[in-house]
Amino acid sequence: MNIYDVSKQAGVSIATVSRVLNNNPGVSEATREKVLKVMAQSGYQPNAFARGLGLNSMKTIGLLCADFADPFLAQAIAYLENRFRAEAYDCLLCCTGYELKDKERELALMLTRRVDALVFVGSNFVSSDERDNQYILDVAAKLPVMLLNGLISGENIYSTLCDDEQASFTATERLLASGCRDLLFLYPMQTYAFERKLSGFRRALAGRQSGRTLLTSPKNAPELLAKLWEGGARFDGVLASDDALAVTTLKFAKARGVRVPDELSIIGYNNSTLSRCTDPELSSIDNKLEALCSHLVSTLMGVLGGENMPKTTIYDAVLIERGTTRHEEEGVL
Amino acid sequence: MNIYDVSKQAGVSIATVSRVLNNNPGVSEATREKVLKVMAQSGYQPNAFARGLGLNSMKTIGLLCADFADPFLAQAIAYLENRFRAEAYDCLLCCTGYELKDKERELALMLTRRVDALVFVGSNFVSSDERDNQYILDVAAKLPVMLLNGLISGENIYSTLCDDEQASFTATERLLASGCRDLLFLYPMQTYAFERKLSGFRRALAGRQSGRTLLTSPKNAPELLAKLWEGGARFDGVLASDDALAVTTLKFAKARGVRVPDELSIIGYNNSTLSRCTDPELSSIDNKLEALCSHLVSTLMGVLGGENMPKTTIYDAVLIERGTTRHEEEGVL
DNA sequence: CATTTTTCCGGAATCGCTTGCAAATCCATG
DNA sequence: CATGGATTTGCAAGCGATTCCGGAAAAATG
Repeated sequence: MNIYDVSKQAGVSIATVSRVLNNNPGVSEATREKVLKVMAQSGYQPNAFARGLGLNSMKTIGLLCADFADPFLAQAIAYLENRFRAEAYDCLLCCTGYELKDKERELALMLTRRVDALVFVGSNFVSSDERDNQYILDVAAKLPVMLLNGLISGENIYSTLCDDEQASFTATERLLASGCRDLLFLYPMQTYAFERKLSGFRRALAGRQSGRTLLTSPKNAPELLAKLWEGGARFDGVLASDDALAVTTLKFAKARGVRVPDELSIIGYNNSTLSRCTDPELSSIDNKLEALCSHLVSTLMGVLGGENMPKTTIYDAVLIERGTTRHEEEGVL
Repeated sequence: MNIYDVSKQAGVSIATVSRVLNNNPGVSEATREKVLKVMAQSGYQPNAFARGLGLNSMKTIGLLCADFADPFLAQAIAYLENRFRAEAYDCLLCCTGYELKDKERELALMLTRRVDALVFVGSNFVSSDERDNQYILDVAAKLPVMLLNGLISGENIYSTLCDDEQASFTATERLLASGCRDLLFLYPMQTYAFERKLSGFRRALAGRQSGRTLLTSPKNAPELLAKLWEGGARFDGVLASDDALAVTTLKFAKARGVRVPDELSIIGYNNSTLSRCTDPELSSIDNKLEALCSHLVSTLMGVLGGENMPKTTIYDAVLIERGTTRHEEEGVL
């Protein structure tokens, strides 16, 4: 069943059928209804490939994400997909992994599909080493590129993120105010977002004792924390730049008999589902993921519509206090 | 840059270029290399829409899933996407929500895109009320349908699942063996998988005291559990058909001062990330998700290749014991 | 009623690729 | 060297839509 069959049954030309299909003007109400009736009766569905060929677009957005199993990223994709669907766009998903080479390879494959735009979901796509971001600049020459939780300035690149530096600063100050003396900052990799968080942590500590920092994946964290502890290092406040790391830290503390939050305060990041599964529940920084995603989609729709859109949008994050931080009143004894 | 440009630059016809592009036979090594060189130099990328139009396929699989934010489903998608990509198929995502009407609507939209096959990720797509499954039978008339964790028999429908009935039976027996007397079964909705789990629970209890069952979403669970408890009901063993429900139960127990696992044993389901975030860690039933996903993809590849494939494949689940169940030795005091 | 303007519709080109079929070229054999 | 078959190659017809452009019909105008 194609457009010719419909046109024949309705006794009109395919041009008219096409016009009806696209709600284009220049077709009388009578024939419009006649065509619509035939389409409904025959269950006709236009061929997306043919349409794509003519319009050079299939209304599809490519979503790149390092690891869909990461609850934070999955949540982001969930929000994005919802918003894109509301705008009649479909999403092509690609889990790239964390290796640069893999990312580049998968990206090339996605370009083959002629998507209308690309969304890089998660800060792990932008590195603090600028050379590693070249592949994003390159691809932006071909289609609009949206960054969620990353920032790169360049033609055709739009960044939506929250102010991680400030959030990290505030959280660190909060730890200090509640009486913590020895702070530890945990982060899983060197990407834009984590560098910013680290920077906020350092800023809050300026002029005070210097905090410790530890670069580790959630998987290796237990071992590294243990090594640190056995080496005699002590800490009474941990800012984890990822909820998974915070969970790990909490388990570490429990295993050692360190009371949380009395002897050790922990703040996580992303305010993910994980943060409500632990006991005590994790205090965590909420980076307004839904708002970020919604804004990203709106911006992209504007860009695709030819409008002039802001290149960078920064939201504020907020600290959600739960059970792994002390209240200020009881903080400094 | 299209196929004509390439053919001109290489001094051959577009038919030859196409043959090179598709690794088709009937082109001499010399011209093949000549064409490949031009393609490489010019950075030519075939137009996927045109190819799709000609072949009536763009090598794309539609993935339907009720909720990406559910860690179990997200993990499934992650596995599937990986395997499909390895087979050179892309994945179109669609988050449908749990309402039948929404599912049908989104499904129709996805069909518009002319995907090669559909994968229904999660048991929530098949209902125990057969009428509600009609939409799946209908769509299977148009393209292959794969069910992950669901079972429907019908032309062109392939089911991959694990033996939830047996797993549930085993887990229940395990609870009984460790000394539990009053069992509670929690499940969030009436779908195929949950009904099977319930059935296993009931089978293990046959001839003994009848266990309690509670149908509730994770969100409402705290309230309903509290109501139950305040009504005087007691239970010392909970089989939750979903890790999220198990987490909720654990939190409920902690809030009431009920010791886990001494006074209350809990077994979750899916062996998801959540199960390792709680304290104590959740005992949970591992349903071999990766194996299921891998098998599903292999089967689909066979189907698309015209091979005759098994319609139903059932794996065994295994109980992973962690901290919310007692060891048998210490169980019956 | 003639003329202009507007509305409505169809013919046909176009998008870029695949593929069946026929023509051309090649090589080996009698 | 002629002939047959195998190997390469090109022509051209789809695939199913969109859309420009021109003509016919209808409406508005004089």
